[in-house]
Amino acid sequence: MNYWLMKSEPNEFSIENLRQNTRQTEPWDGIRNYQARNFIRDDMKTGDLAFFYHSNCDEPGIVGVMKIASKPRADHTAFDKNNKHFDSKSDPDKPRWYLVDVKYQRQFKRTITLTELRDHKRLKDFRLLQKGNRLSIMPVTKMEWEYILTLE
DNA sequence: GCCAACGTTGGC
DNA sequence: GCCAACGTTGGC
Repeated sequence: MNYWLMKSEPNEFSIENLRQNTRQTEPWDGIRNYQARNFIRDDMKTGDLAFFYHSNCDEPGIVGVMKIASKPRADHTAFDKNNKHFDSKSDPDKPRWYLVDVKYQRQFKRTITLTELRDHKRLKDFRLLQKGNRLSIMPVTKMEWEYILTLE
């Protein structure tokens, strides 16, 4: 079982949106970065857990936990001309982009902010905190996962 | 809104 | 294969 961190801009899709969704499940579409794609396609397994991270907002940070709720499959939004994530180079017979379903688990009582995470020596190797990091999906080690949970 | 730090594209 | 130009991410 693997642990992940997945970023989303809350004004696009927030943890509240996921929680209020009728099935509390949503396809995590629109990933258009090869490194992130490879994590989804090659390493994500049903039952893996992921931190929900709010980016590009007033208070960037980790806001809760979700579960990977499907196997990786083709990101259909790449095939839809009217979708903002349309990519003419993704062929339904040989998809370039992938997604998984995510299911809401719980929302933290508070946001564990990016600023705060930077203060912890134990997290100095955490990928999220590395300079220039822009990955929207990244692995989290078991140690990091368990340590971050104690911060809530 | 600014801009550093990337990733991608395309000419050569 | 190199690399300049361009686009995007995302914190501040």
